[in-house]
Amino acid sequence: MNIYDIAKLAGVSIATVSRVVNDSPKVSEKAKAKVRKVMEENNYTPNVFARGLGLGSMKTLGIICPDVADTYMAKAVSYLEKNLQGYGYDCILYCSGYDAEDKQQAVERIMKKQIDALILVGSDYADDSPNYFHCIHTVSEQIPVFLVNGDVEDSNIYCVYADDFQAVYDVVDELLFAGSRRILFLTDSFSHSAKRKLEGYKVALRGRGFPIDDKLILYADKTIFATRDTLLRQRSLHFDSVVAANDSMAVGAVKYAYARGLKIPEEVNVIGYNNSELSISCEPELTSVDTRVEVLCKTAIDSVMALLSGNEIRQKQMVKCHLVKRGTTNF
Amino acid sequence: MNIYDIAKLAGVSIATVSRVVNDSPKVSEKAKAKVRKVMEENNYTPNVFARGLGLGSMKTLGIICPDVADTYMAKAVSYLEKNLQGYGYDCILYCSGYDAEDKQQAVERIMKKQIDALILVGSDYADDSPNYFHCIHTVSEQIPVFLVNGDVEDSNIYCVYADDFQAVYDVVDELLFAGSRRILFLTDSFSHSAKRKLEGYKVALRGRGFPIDDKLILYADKTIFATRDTLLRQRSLHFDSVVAANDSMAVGAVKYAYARGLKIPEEVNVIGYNNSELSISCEPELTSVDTRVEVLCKTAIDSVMALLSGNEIRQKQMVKCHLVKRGTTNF
DNA sequence: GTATAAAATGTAAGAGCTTACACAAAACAT
DNA sequence: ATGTTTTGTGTAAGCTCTTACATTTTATAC
Repeated sequence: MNIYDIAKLAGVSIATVSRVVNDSPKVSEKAKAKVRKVMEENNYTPNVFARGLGLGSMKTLGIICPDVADTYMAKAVSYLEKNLQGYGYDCILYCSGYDAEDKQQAVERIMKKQIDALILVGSDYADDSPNYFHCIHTVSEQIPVFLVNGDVEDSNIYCVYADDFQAVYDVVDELLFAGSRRILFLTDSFSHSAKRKLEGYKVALRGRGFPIDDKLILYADKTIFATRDTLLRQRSLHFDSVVAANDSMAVGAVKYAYARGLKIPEEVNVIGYNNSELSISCEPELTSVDTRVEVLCKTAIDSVMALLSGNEIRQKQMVKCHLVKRGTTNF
Repeated sequence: MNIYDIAKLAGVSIATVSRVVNDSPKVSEKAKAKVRKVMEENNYTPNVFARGLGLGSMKTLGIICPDVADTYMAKAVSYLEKNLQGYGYDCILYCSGYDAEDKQQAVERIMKKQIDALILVGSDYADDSPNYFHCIHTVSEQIPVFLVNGDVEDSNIYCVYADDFQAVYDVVDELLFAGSRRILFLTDSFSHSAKRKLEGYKVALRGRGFPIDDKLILYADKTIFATRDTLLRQRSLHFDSVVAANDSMAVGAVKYAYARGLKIPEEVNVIGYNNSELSISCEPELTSVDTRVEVLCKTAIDSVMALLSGNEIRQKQMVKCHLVKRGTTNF
């Protein structure tokens, strides 16, 4: 069942059928109705490939994220997909893994799909290879490229990210104000976002005239147990607060406190990041920074749609975070 | 840059170029090398639409899941996507929502994309509309339809699911053996999988000659707090074990125990389901049923690939679960 | 060196749509 | 009633590939 069949059955030309399909204004109501009826009756769906060929686009966006199994990215992908539907766009999803080389491969592969725009979720560039960067840049000359919670210095690649600097700054400042003196900063990566957080940490300390102790900046694997164990191994490390770059690591810190018999929040404050379900599952419940994924994603969608309509947008956009206070802090 | 340009540059016909692209055996090594070189140099990528038109397929699968933000589905989608890559298939992802009508719409929309097969993740049919069922059935006459952790009575629709019956049966039996007498079954849905679990619960009780108390079968919303609050509201309900249909609800039960001052596992045993990150984040850590999503997904992939190659497979497949014992139980 | 088979290549006809352009019909002005 | 717009419709070319079939080239047998 193709456009010719419909045309024949409706007694019109294929051009008219095509116009009806594309909702062109220059078709008489009569013809429109007739064609629609025939299409309905025969359950006709225009072939996407042929349409794509003719139109040069299939209304499809590419989404690449390192791992949808990660709660944060899953949330983002979910939001993006659901809301892109409203604009008539579909999403091809690739899970690239975290490796720069794999990310690059994913980009190259997805580009063969004639997508209209590319959205990179949680892809940071700080630690990525120049090759990868070059690859993305090349893509950005063909279609809009947008980073959700990423950051690049490239006038052609657009991004939105959480104001991690301010979020951590505020938290650390508040901790200091509340009397905390040895604040541990816990992270798993060297991404732009991690750097922003670390910067917030440092500036807040300096702001109140406290020195920065490098031993209090700790890297570990991003799992609850790995974090706990890393902390347990730091025999001589003392701290009265933990600011983690994500909730898993924060829960790891909570587990550490259990293991050491430290009271939370009396002896240790713990602050998580992302405000995921983890933050309410542990005990006490985690105080956590909410990066407002929905706002990030909404910004992304609006921006990409703007770009696709040929409008200009700001290259970088930032979204304020929001601290959700719960039981692991006493301020 | 299209196939004609490449053909001209390589000094061959478009047919030869096409054959090289499709790795046809009937091209001389010499020609193959020449064409490949030209393609490389010019960074040529065949147009998917045109290929799709010619081949009638673009090596794309559709994946529909109610919500990728759900850890369980996210895990599944992640696994599916990553492993499908190896077969040269890409995935179009739709997040349908849980409503039967929305699911149906998602199916109808995704079917316009000329996908080669449809994978439904976590879509159960027990509570779904006949309309939806009919819709899926129609689709299954055109392309393979496969349910991951779903179940249907339709010889044309294939599925794989966890052996929830046995898993719950075993757990309940073990609890009874360990002396538990009032086991609460906690679920949020009436899905096939929920029914299988409930059946396991009932059969295990009967198996040891205990009566089934309907008050001990409780429905609540699938969030930690909703579950906790629902339990708190059941003033006169007594139980010494909780078997939950997912980890969120199990954590809700743990929170309930905190609120009531009940010791876990001394006064209440709690068993979760899915063995998600939640199960290790709470305290004590949850004993939880692992449904082995990777095995489910691997089965799905193998099956769909078999179907796409025209092979026959069993309509239903089942995967054994695995109980991970942790701190919330004392057996 | 010819006949025959096998391998490589090319030609041309689709695949199903969009759309510029040409043309016809209807609407409007005079 | 005639000429001029406006509106609706159709024709045909084009989008980029695949592939059956025809043709040429090369290899193999005798």
